[in-house]
Amino acid sequence: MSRWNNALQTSAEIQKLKRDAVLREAGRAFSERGYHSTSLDDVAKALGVSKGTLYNYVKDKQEILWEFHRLAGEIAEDSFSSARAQGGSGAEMLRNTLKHFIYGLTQELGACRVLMEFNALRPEDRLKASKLRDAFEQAYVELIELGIADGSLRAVDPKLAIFTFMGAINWVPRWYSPSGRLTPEYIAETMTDLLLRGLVRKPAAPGRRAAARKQAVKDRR
Amino acid sequence: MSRWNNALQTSAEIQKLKRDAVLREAGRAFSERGYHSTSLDDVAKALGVSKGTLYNYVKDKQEILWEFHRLAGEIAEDSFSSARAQGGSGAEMLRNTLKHFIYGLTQELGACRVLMEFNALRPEDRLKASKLRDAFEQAYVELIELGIADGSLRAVDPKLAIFTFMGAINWVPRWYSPSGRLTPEYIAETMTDLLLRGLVRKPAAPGRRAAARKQAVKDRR
Amino acid sequence: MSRWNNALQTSAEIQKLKRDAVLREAGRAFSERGYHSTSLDDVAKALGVSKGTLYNYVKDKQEILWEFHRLAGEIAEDSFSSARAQGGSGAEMLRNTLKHFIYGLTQELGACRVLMEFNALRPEDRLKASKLRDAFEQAYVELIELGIADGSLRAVDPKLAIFTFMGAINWVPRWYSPSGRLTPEYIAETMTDLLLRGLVRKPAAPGRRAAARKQAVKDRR
Amino acid sequence: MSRWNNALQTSAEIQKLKRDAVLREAGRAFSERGYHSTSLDDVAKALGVSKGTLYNYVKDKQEILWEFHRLAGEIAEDSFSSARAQGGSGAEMLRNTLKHFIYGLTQELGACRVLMEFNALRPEDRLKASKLRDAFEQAYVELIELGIADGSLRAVDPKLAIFTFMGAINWVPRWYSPSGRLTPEYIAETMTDLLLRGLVRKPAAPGRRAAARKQAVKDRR
DNA sequence: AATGAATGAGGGTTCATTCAT
DNA sequence: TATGAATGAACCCTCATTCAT
Repeated sequence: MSRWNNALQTSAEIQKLKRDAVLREAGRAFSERGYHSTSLDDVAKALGVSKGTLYNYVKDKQEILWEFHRLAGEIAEDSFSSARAQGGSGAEMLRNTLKHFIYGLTQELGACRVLMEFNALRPEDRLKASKLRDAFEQAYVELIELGIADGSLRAVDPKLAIFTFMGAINWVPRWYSPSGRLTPEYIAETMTDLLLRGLVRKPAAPGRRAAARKQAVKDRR
Repeated sequence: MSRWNNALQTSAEIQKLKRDAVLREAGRAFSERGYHSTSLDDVAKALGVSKGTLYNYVKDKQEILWEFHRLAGEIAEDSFSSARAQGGSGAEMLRNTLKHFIYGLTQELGACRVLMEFNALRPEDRLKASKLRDAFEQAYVELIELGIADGSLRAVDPKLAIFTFMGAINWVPRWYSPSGRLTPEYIAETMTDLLLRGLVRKPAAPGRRAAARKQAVKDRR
Repeated sequence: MSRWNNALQTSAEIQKLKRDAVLREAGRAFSERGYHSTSLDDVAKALGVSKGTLYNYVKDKQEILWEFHRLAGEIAEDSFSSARAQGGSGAEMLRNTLKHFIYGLTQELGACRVLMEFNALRPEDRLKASKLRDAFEQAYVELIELGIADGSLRAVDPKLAIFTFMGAINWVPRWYSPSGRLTPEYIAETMTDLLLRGLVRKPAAPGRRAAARKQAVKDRR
Repeated sequence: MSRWNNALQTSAEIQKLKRDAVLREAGRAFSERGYHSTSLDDVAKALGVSKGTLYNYVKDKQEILWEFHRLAGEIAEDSFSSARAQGGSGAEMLRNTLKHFIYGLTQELGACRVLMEFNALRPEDRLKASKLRDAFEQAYVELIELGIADGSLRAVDPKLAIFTFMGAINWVPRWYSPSGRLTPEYIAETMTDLLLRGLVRKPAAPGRRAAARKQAVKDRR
């Protein structure tokens, strides 16, 4: 039906591809040198186009930043909905959520340390990002309270636990490198385990841990 | 012997006080709005002086940023040396170090989320900060390996454990507020406990934890 | 073949024309009010563009200054190579060199008194300019020594002679005005004659001098 | 009559000594790094006093600059009046004037390349300096015309001759160093000779030149 | 007379953004 | 759609000058 075996994309598709390229390169550069130390000229040069061209694909520099926060929000949302779908005790749901979230951030956002740039968001986006974050923190808190209630978690200060988790997770982009020794799967599994051990009433079943470790070792290569 | 009960300070002392005021206000503003979004005019205005005056106390804007990184380095150093002085098993030393470090950051650096601004450091300072951080990470890794060797810690990937800890700790400035509910002592104690439970072979003795909790509750007020 | 009789220039040519306009206007302003007393705003305003636009054509203010020193260096180089190509006694080569140099400075650099601003050069350029100047002084010294050796020049202190010549020449931009009575040709011819009479063993042959004078008179108009 | 063998100076004398010290150091620094690249802080530091103190001795930075131009004007005036007092042909008076002037500039103003900073003078001083310079140039022109009239000088363009002389002379501060090989006496004698040979109808008497050279050799040590 | 802290004007430079081609 | 030239708003930093002590 379509010519060229669909290799020719619609102009809308091409537009999106180009926009993604802009975002990807910007994310890379922002992560490497920081948002403020990266000029759009740098991004354009890296893409081999002129600066003005970028404005065909993004409204302005701040929009690029917002895209990453938006994406992070989506990943967080996914992590919750998939964990809820799987069900289980509070501890189990918490574990699934964290694992999913860490994996998603690492896998999809790559080295996007951009998420730390918060003040550079335009006020309205900053507000949205704040609300998103608050909502997720609250969802986490509820998950922890649920775990405490069903006996799967120790009675801890949920707020502080969440802050601790979020810190560990948000720091990942600072040291994660796609080309490094640690794979997203290994990181997600091991870090989740590390974090949750401080919280669960009984440590995860030995069998499970062993399996996870084996997987990680396989991934590591 | 001295009049005014020494309330009258030498000019060198006054100079230092003023410099401290500059640093404090700058740190506050940087934490609030970010390093790049804060102009020295803002800082000066907040202090009720003119911009030029600031330059009597700091060399330039980047020096201010470096001061905070330098201070963080000192706190880290202290945390290690005091823990080493106290001695104990690898797990105990690790606990002491973390507690000291978290407490120091929270107490002395206040809300200094400035530590996240890394790219804004001048190249030479960035290098120094990098080296400092690497050295401390290495020292932590060695502590963990010691703990694993003496049986006080589980056999975990030391690098990943440290990254997790550092993330949690470095995130503190993002949510800590001196006027908030959580005191530095409580944070240091509880977060250390949370993080270490993922690592220690046997949980800390109940008595110890209970005491810590009691202390924290007292502090909370 | 080409339309508009090639009056339509390529964008690279336009670019160069604009850059030249910037340099010319800057040189004019610097000569008039001095390098430090001329802001780039002044230059931009005189060109009817905004200050930022200038940075499309020059890297910074100091680069403008350097351009003039570089150009002066080229003129000096030309003056030597063309004189060497013509050959003759030491006195003759010295005469040709000086004449060419004075003419070049006056004609091509116009009223560029900018050459006196030496301390404003960036250190690396100052070094380059120093080396250039030293090299040319040395070349002049050797020319004089050659002239002394071949008997065409009196035995004078070559250094002091060169300093004297250079002073007279470098002063030209201070009083030369393209719209004034004295033409570049006249200045070059007459000043060279004046300076060399202090040096040559025998005054130039009367015929030659007469011819030169006649030429100058013709030029003066 | 006076105690302390007059070693104790009146306060007015002390004041003048200090002012001279300020001017001397400023002149030194200005010559070395240029007027604009030298801050009053530099000058004060070199003198071991605070910046504010300088303002007890000079009105402002521009006054310092003017002092040097004023002094140069005085030296020029002296050179004329002493030459006129000695009398002689136009050529002889011109020679005496130039010699005196070069010697004075070198001897009294030392390495004061400051005289090149003209645009930094305050407008009123710039005007005064201009008038001074014009007056001296005119006086020189008249001297040359006198020499042409009395047959002691060739018929040259007086303006251009003067410009040439002034250039050579004003350049002296650029290369003269009090600690260098060339003494003020030698410079004054030799440069005057060099310059005048281009102008005089008959070269200076051999005996005279020989004497001058002998003196210079003695000075050179 | 000396200090040194404070000031405030001014200039160089960067860069996100716009727009005509 | 792509270009690249132009813009103008910021902002850092310097430094001559003033002034209270």
